[in-house]
Amino acid sequence: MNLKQLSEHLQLSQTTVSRALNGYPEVNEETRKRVQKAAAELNYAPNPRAKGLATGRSMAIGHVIPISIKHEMVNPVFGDFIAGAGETYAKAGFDLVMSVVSDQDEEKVYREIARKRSVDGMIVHGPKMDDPRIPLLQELGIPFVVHGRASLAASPYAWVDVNNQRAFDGATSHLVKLGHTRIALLNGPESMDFAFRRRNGYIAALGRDGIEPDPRMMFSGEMTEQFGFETAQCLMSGDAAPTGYVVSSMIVAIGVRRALEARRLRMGRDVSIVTYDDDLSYLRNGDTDPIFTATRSSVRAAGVLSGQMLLDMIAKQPADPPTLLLETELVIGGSSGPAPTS
Amino acid sequence: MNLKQLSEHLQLSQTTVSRALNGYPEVNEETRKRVQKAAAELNYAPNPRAKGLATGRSMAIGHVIPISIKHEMVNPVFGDFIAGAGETYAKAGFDLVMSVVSDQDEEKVYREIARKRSVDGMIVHGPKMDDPRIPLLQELGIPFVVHGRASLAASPYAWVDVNNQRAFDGATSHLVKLGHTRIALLNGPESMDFAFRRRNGYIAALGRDGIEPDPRMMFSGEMTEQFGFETAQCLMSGDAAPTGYVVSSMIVAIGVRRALEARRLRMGRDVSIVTYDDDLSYLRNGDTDPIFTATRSSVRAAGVLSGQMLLDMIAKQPADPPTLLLETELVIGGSSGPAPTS
DNA sequence: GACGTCATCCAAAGCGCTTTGAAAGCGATT
DNA sequence: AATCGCTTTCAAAGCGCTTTGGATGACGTC
Repeated sequence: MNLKQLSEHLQLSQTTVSRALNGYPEVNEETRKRVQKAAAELNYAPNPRAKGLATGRSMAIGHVIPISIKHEMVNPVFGDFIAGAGETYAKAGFDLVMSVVSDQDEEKVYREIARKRSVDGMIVHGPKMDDPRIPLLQELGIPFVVHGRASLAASPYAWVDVNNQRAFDGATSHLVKLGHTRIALLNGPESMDFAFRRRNGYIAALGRDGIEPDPRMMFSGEMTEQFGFETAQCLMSGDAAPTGYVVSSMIVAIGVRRALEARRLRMGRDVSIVTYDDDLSYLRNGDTDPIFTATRSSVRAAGVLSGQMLLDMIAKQPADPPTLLLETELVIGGSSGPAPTS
Repeated sequence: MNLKQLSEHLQLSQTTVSRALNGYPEVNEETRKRVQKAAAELNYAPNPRAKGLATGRSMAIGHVIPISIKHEMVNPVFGDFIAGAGETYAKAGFDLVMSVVSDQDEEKVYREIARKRSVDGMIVHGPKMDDPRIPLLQELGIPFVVHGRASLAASPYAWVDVNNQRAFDGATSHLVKLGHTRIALLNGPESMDFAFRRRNGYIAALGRDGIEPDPRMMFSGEMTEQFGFETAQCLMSGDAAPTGYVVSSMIVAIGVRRALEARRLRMGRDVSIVTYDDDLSYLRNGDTDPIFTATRSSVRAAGVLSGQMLLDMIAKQPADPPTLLLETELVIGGSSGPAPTS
C-alpha cells in the first residue's frame, strides 16, 4: 500500500492525502479524518526512503561505537547509554543507526557517514582530550553532541558530561577525611578526556591536605575486572601498600575486591574503596544498602539527555552549542571506613 | 555531489556512471577506471535513500532490544553481540538499526518496522518458549534469525543457539562428580527459552546420579549481581545449604561470591560454583587461570555468525531455514572443588 | 554491399514521497 | 454582475538513484 493507491482509493490527490497525514493546516478537518481512518484501516505507512529522498532528511541518528583493537573490548556502558538515547529517538520518530568499528579507522567511518548523509546527527562517544572527530564533524556540518568533553578542542561544541573532576575530588576527599594517606588511583585509559579530569580531581583533593601525589599510586588502563584485580594485587604485594583505592568503575572495583579477598582482607575495614558508578541496570550498586561507596551518575539518563539535546539542535539549529554538566552523587556504602591504625 | 553532476563532469550518461561504479560488465574497462577515479577525487558517494528507493532495499538490519519494564534492565550481552553482528554487517555494506523498546510493546514495533519496510532483515533477541514474534515475522515475510530458540514454535525458522542443555548438564555433572549432592540452580527468567533448556540439563545431570531435583534449590530471575547475592544469602541462612551452585551468568556468579565472602566462606573449598560465561569483553573470566569454573561460549562470536547467516539468507533466499548449534567449553577454574566432607 | 554480432553507451521511465504553483468553489463585498 | 478573499483541492515537478529498451558504431561474415 503506497500513497498513490491510498489516494486513488480515497478519490483524492496524493497532495491532499500527504498533507492530511502530515498535519498541514490547508485541509478540511473532515477529509483529514477520512484519510486518517483509511490509512489506519489499510495499514498504510509511508516509505521512509521515499520520504527521506523527498525531504532530504534521514530521520536517523548515528552512533559509532569503537572497539578497542587491543582488547577487543566494547565499553559496557554503551548498552545503557543507547537504551536511554534510543528511547528518546523513538518518541520523536527517529531511528538509531549504529556502526561498530575498530578504533583505528573510526575517523574513516565518520567521513563515510558524512558523504552518504545517512544520518541527521551523531553522538560522539568516548572523546579523547584532543579528539579529531570534533573538528571533523564541524567541518562536515553534521549536528553532533559529545558524550563527554575534549579539553583541547579549539572551538565550542555541544556536549553532555559528568563533572568528573568534582566526582573524583569528592571521592578522594572522602578517603582523606577518613584518615587515609596512601590512596591509589585506578583510572581509565590515559588518552580519555574523562581520565584526565578524574586525575585532576584526585590530585586536587590530595593536595588540599598536603599529600604529595605519588606516581607509583596512579594507574590507568582499560576498565576491566582483570585490570582492577591485577593492579591491586601488585600494589598489595609491595611495601607501603595503599589503604584506600579510588576506582573508575564498578567492574574495576569488583576486581580490586577480588584481590582483597584473595588475601582475606576485609573491604571497608582493612582497605577502603570508592568507585565511580555508572548505575548500570545489570550491575546496581545494591538497592537498599550500597555495596560500594561510590560517586553515582546514571549513564542511561545521560543517554536520554544527550539524545534530547541533539534532537533539539536538529530542530532549532541554535547559534551557540548547548552544554550540560551533570553532577554525581556520593553514595556512602560498605566499602569505605576509617584508615586502619597501624 | 550527486550522480548527475558527476556524469556531467565526465561527459557521460548517468546510466554509464552508475554501471561503472556498481561493477556491471557492459562498460569499457577504461571508462570504468576513469569514472572510479573521478568519483574518488570528487568525493562522490551515492545517496543511500535514493538508492534504496530505486532498488527497494534498505541495506539495513534491524535489532530491537527490549527493556524489561520491571527492572529497566538492558541485557549486558547486547553490547558484545551487536559488536559481532555489526562487524559482519559493515563488511557487507549493511547498516545496523536499533530500536529500544519496553518489552510490552515489542510486537507493535515489529509490526511498525514491517509496515515501513525499513530493514531487509532482523535479528530476534531473547526468544521466549512460545515467542509470538516468530510467526509474526514469518507472516510479514521479513527474513530473520533468532538468537536462541523457541521450543514451542510451530514451523521451522532460522536460529543460532548455544547448546544450553548440554552446557548445564555438563556443569551440574562436574559438581556431582566432585561429590556434591545439594546443588542449587540460579537460572534466568523462566519465560526465556534458554532458561528452560538449562533447567532440563541440570535436572538430567542430577537424575543420572539418582539425585532428586529439589524445587527449593531452583531459582530464576533477572540475571543481576543482586539476584545472585540475595538468593545465595537466603540459601545459606537456611538448613541444608547447598554446597554447589550452577549459575546462569558471570554477573550472577559474582553476586553469589559476594554472599560467600560475607560469611567468610571460600569459593572452591567450602562452596563450589559453576557458571555460564558469555565471554564478555569487559568481564573476562581470567586470562591465564580462570576465576570461575564455567561453560564458556562467546556471545560476540554468536553475533558474527547470526549476522552472517542473516546476510546469506537475504542474498540467497534458501528454501529451508538454516540453523546453527554452538557447543560450550567447560573451563575448569578455581571456583569448584570437592564437596566438603561433613 | 548487406547483414548479423558485439561492445559500449544513452534517454527516459520509475521508485514513493513532498512541495510548488495554480485552480476551483463559494460566500461576501462592491 | 463583477471582484475579492478564503478554503480546499489538485497536477506536476523534483529528490537521486537504478534499470529497461533501445541506439550507435565497429567489425567480421557471407
